[in-house]
Amino acid sequence: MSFTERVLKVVSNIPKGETLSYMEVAKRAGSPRASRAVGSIMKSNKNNTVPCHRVIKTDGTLGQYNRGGHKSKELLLKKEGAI
DNA sequence: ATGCTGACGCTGG
DNA sequence: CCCAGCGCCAGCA
Repeated sequence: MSFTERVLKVVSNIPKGETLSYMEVAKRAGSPRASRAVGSIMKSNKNNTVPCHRVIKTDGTLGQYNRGGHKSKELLLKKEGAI
């Protein structure tokens, strides 16, 4: 099980309406300092089964998304009640 | 193996 | 409020 796989699992385990920061995800994946790596994995995000929009920054801001469009992310989180 | 890049995190100007 | 610098980790050429 690679770090990437663990991260994917963790993100998939995020309940609807909840959000985890990149740092938290990295922590759960086993590398509390790998927040950047987590972001890289998200951008890769080959699996559409991973709700990467539930992963936000530690300060509560949404952070980035695909093509810099954090708009969809915000909308999704709003609908789910995370905002 | 080496170097660069990036959906991050924190501090400082 | 915005930008820059440093640290940190994984992926890719």
